[in-house]
Amino acid sequence: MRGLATILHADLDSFYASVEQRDDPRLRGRPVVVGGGVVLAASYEAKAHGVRTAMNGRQARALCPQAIVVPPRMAAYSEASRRVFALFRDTTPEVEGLSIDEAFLEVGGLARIAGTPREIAARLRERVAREAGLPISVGVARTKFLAKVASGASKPDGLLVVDPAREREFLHPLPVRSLWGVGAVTAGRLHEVGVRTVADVAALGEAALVSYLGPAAGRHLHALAHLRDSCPVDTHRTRRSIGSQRALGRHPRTDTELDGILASTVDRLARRLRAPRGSDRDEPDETVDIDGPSVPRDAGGAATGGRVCRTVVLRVRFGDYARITRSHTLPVATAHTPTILSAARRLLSDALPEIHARGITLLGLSLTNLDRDDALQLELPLDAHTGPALDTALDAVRSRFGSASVGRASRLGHDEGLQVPLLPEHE
DNA sequence: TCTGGGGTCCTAGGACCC
DNA sequence: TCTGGGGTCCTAGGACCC
Repeated sequence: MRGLATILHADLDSFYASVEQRDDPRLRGRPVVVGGGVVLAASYEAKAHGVRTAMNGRQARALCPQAIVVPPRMAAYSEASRRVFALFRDTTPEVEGLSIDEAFLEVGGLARIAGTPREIAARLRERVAREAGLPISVGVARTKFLAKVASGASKPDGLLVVDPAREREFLHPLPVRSLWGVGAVTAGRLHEVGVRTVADVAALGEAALVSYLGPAAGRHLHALAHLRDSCPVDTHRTRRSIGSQRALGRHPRTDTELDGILASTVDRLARRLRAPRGSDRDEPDETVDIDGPSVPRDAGGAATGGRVCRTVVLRVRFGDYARITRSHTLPVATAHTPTILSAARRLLSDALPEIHARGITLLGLSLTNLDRDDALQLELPLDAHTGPALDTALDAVRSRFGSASVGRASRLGHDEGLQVPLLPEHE
């Protein structure tokens, strides 16, 4: 006895393309490609012609000239994702989001109220179709990895339950690429030693795998091939980094242009950093609401628990498409735009000689070493930074948080207003 | 295959400390 | 003066995923 199949992997099919077909009836039943330069998503009608995600747009049009190409609408996809995730959480509180369009759900313990995992999965698929208007595939298995492989095998618009007694016959014939963590490079390395299927990996022995692939990857693959994957569904995963990048094409850029791109990137990222968690993917919203009669409407009175970062990473791709990263770790974590910008500027100016010599085709920035901000942030419109509006809002904060002292206000981004840290009570 | 954008995790070397 | 081992942090790069 090795346990029951109680983990669902739910994965929306061709997510962006399905949202487009849902919202525009003329696209239904027809090949749809989202994204112009590069394929971000392709409907199943387009996939039938060989179009794949991440494929270059020109190649996609050659394969499927009748495809309808639509620009991405990220806001619509985020909204669709929120609706689907609400259905996930209505199914079970134990939801682990993996990306905008997929999640694991633990449904063990729901048997008496909700039925078998197969029944729960079937009902979830119906609800997502009816209430969100989107096709979704669900795999059910004893482990997360097998559930994910199962949902992939069931696509499109499918449901597949892996019987715990038949896991080996399900998994072992599959190619090594189906193992989590095996991409082009690792598959190539395995092919060199004659390993092509999961069964071949299982026959290999952990020591051999470790010698080919290193300790972490070797042990990981050995465990997966032997059906061991004990990671439980993790409801509390938090984001480790946020980033933004821009492809720049091939023509030369002036230093001033690069600095402008860097500054707008920092501004966007710092805003996301300060935004309440929950406005961003599936993390719980921890906004502390201090709205009340004592806070005037135009003071925008809500204190939000944002995040801070400590490490700033600059990403550059040169004219020959080789990539580098340069990073700097700050002495204290911050979400302060000017602090992050000056660190980013130092990194960029150190990289400029090489950029001048080799050209640049991409500029990006990541903020990592994230932590939650200890101090609550009170955000006010800029015109309320002095005078009665601010005093009223600060009074509301003091009465709400007792003796917590209110720190000095500082400006946020261009038009966002003020950030007022609430310092922990002195002991 | 002439090239998007957003992420995660692992490895390895050097600095520094005990 | 030379030497050992262990641990943490920072930086850079790479593989992989959707």
